[in-house]
Amino acid sequence: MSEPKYVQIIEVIKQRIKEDIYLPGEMLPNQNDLATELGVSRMTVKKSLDILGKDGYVYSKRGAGTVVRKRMAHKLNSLPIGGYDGLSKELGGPVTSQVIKFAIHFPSLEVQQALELDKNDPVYEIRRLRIVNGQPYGLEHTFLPLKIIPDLNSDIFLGSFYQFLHHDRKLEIGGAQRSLSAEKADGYDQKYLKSYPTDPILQVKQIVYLKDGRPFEISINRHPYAQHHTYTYLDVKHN
Amino acid sequence: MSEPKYVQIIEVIKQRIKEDIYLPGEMLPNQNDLATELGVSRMTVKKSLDILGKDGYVYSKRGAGTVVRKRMAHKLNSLPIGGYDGLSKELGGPVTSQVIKFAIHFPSLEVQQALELDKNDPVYEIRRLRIVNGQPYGLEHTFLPLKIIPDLNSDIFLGSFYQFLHHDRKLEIGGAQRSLSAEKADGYDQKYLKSYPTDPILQVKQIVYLKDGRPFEISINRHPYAQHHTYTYLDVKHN
DNA sequence: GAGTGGTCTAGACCACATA
DNA sequence: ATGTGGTCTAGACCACTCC
Repeated sequence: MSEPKYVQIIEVIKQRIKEDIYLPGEMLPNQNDLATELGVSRMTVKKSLDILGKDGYVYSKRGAGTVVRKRMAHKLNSLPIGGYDGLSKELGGPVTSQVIKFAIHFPSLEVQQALELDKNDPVYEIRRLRIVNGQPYGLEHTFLPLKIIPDLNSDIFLGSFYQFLHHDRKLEIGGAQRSLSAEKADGYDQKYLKSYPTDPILQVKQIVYLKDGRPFEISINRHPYAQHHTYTYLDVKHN
Repeated sequence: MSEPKYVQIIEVIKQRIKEDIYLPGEMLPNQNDLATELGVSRMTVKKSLDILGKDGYVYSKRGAGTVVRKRMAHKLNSLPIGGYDGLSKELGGPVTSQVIKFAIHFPSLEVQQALELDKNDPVYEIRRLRIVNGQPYGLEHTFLPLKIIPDLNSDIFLGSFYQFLHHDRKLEIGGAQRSLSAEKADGYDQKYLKSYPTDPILQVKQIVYLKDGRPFEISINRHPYAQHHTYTYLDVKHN
């Protein structure tokens, strides 16, 4: 089957916003009219508008209507795709990778707990440097359980790992828990990110979950101060 | 009227998880049974479970059931309440504040754009130091438009500003856009956060929106390296 | 008062997981 | 084959905004 109706409607409305059919700060048609026009029930339209709201495209006011957001949710990497594939588009150039380490071993205690593994469940360990426009963009340190994705080889990590996941392994990402902090540059950072010892490093530690709830990756990603990276996300109240 | 049913159900289920009636890793009753037991329709139960999913309490698998998450979403300040009121509970001690600056003036260009203001719309500017357990916790730099919240005085900022908003002014927060980065310690940081010049600072810049979509605050919050603060949030795919 | 979005229902059908 | 959650409907009633 094709995609559910509410997803199709999300795409239609996004498109109309992009084409300035619905203008920022202006009202959308009301839910009943949209439902009639799109040939679905009002509840389905509402579901679409709710998701568009959570993604920062519109907001709805009871008694008034639904409005296109003025200051759009650009520069967002709130996508639960793990890496920074969302950001890469805005950086102009493509992301290339240099695999520094590709190993297999038993997990440390932290990795065991994060990935809900037994101490005898082996994991892959990958370190790779991400490069954009010839500049070091981030240093990734990733652990993956063989239980979930066996038969990896280092070549996979030269391209987009998340694309490989989706198309080759049919694994779908459900979300992630991210912890951000400011750190001092260590030896790795100085070597690969070309950071000075006094440069602050933005660290993003994430545990990524599949749609079925299994934790499937823990990674620690460090970003250099040089290009003054910011990590932006939307936090919209659920209702 | 009281709260909507789906909110009440969320509270019931949260309570049952807390009381180990529903155990981590175990299945909840199916949606039909829950609906019957709670005296609502299945759609309403589903709405509650969806929100619990987005908040990290449970996850649902089509064809299988709904499971309580094993590694709970603790240590989360993903709440769109603006400040770090969510975190304060876990730090043991209460949060106190020292108001460093309370002023009123016309907005800079950045503030104008963030808050969708005209250059003649005045704003409050507040700088305050947040202290937890006698240690500097964060340095806040906040701008608020008089258009939305007039008649402020500096005493309000000694307590919980967001509580004041909700109870005294009936303003409801709808969400926020946050940008995190790692910065070098400047003069303010060294003076108030007792940071060394080489300490990295975790900076959180946020634009907070009301439920009706109006931007209502921009603030830049800086956190010292000393207690190694991490900023954690959940990023769950919308569906 | 008229129009809007928010909640809720009772039921239907479908996609998927598990056995 | 059975049971589960996901989608969708047509309609109802309510809360709210704005004129």
